[in-house]
Amino acid sequence: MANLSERTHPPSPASPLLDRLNEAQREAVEAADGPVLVLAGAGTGKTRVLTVRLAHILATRRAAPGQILAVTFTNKAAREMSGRVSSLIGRPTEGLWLGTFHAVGARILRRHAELVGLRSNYTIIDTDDQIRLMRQVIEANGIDEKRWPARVLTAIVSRWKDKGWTPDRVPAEEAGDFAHGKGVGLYRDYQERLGELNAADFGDLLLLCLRLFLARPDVLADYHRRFRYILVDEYQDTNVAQYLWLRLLAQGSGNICCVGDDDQSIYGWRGAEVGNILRFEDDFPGAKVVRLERNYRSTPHILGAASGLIAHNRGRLGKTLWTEAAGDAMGDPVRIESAWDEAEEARTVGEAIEDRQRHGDSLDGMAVLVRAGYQTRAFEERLIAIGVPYRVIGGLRFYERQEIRDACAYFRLIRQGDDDLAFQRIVNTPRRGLGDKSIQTLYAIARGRGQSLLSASAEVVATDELPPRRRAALRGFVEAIARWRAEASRLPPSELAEIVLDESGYTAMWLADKSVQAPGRLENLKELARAMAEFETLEDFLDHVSLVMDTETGADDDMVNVMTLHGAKGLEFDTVFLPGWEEGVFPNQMALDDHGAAGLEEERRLAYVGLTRAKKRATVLHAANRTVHGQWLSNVPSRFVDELPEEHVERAAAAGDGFARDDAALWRTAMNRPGYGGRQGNYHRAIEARVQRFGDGEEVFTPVGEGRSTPEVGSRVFHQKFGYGSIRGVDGSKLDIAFDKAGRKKVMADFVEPA
DNA sequence: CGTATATATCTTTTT
DNA sequence: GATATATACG
Repeated sequence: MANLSERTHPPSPASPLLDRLNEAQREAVEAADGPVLVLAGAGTGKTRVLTVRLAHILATRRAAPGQILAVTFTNKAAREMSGRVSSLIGRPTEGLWLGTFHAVGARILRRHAELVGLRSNYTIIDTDDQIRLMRQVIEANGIDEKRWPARVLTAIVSRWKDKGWTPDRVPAEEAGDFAHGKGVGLYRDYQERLGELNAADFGDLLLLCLRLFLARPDVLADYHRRFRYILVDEYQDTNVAQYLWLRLLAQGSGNICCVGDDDQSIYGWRGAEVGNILRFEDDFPGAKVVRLERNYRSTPHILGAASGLIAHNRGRLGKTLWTEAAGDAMGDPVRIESAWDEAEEARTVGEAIEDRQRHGDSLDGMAVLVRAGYQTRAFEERLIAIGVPYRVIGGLRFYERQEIRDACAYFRLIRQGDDDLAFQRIVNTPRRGLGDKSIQTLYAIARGRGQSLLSASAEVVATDELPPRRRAALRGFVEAIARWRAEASRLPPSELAEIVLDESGYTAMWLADKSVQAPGRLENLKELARAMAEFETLEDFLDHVSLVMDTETGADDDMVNVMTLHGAKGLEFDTVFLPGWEEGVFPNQMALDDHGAAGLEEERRLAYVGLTRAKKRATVLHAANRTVHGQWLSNVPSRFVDELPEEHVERAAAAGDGFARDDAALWRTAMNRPGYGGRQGNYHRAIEARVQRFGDGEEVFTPVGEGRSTPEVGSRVFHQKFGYGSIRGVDGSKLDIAFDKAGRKKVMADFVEPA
């Protein structure tokens, strides 16, 4: 492997790797040793610097692949880096420690699980299982889960973990008012349960690493010797736990290079601290700071629009992006289009896409970037209607599909019998006659004996604690798991999967299901088995599924890309469509409510990220009306639209969005006045205000299900299922109705409409 | 126990 | 409008 003594030799001066770099980029690449911070504006060749730097370290024999740690934020970025490095060095990047923070953390943890109270076959649980487990903990504490929802506490605990706080480290004043201050205790119980299940959640993958490094300096020293060079992508998005993790690891060689852009920090809601980037020089004394300001991606018009927008933010490090082109090469101004509703918005985009196609543009080079997942729907419908192929990136991840989670629960339980969450998921899927009652009994027995559900089951089948029929069903299940576990040791994962899915009756369950989704689910299960063929062990596969695998739909085909703005970070397209630039949608109302001015700035950075994805053309759109949760809302154009400098934009002829521009401005003032502030509830009030404003009069705006006329005893109503009837009593939002055909029922007022 | 119907909640963004 | 959970009934 690499001869370390070569580090003392000067690197070969004329490496062809450096040829295509500008001066600043080269500086960032060549400063291999010591701490380096690269402040890289959008489109300035950030990824190039990172990949060339990595290749350069290898080419100059400073380190062997196994001595380099490269962490990214997303799997997409990791794949991208891996691909580009291997094409630079002309061979696969074997041995490199390259992956997301979480994937690398999981890998480290597998090797030392015993030192932090886990076994090396521990299970990584996802958000859904986190919430399930938290719900059980909350209920076990006699707290009403409806008043204090598990999903809320799970989110709070995740933020605590982002900050590196274990239960004993949560500051008293941060303990919060969840269940009257019981949050921290619940957090502690939750961790205890995780330990019993031999499981870790996403946050633990970092937190337990920290605990490991602090408790075992010898282990840390080992990694210090191992990692001679550390590279970090998207440094502005690291949270405190990740920052501490990096700092501990970097103490060894001191060779750490972080690349980031404070203007693209868009994960504050997930605990990211822009402060990390601002503090870099304090944390790593003598750090070299390199700024990349020359943009190679976008036309002057696009760059001008984006720069003008982001200039509205305070508290930036401040960069001035520039590009060489000018004059005729200004490109097209950013186009702004108004639409009546989301359908028209989608139609406008669809037509523009077809227009570009006629100009010979590839679909791959076009993207629709939305603020939130639900917005993709209108575009999907439209693109299907006009027959334009598209892919939705990052919508529902592969692992989040029901059938995949079920299948994986089987594998999890086979590998690791303490995984009660997996047990509960599949013990009665497909139906085996083990319903809620049986599971409750079983759960009580298991908890009483301090056992996992599976091992308790193995014993219970020999007793009369369950009625005979249930006992037999449970025995069948327990024996099957034991059988599969025996097979797991001698069969490759994909063959095991076939056996398990077949013998369990899981495949048969979907074959018998005649819903429209069933064939798709079976197809996904096949896809799962195919994917498994690439793995040697069940363990590797399950890690891959929960940490890496996402829906990679036909990367080779020429398709329009539809994705969220968050998902688009790090990508670029010739033509970018940015729909939904409306107050409340973008900037998102919840972001404003929960985080005020800081939330607004993060939204603006998101808008900046969106615009700077475009190389040649960008179109911003806003609709006057939109359905959210099946309810019509009227929206005013986003303030971001007005913040785009006039000289870089071009407004499409007014399509009649129903808004005078000063009307829009008036609206924003009204919605942002102090009395309107506050925390929760503002969102709904804002929505109500918007509904009311246009709710009367014009029929288009009449909100569905929003009874203009209050229900009165005696009035006639219509119900989707029960048909016509008359109201006999009103109790708040509940109505007592005598239906003509269905008889007397209590129904929520939302479910009926005036007849 | 399973099924069908009724209601609640969801939609911010991801590992 | 879609999906998870709650409830009633068979």
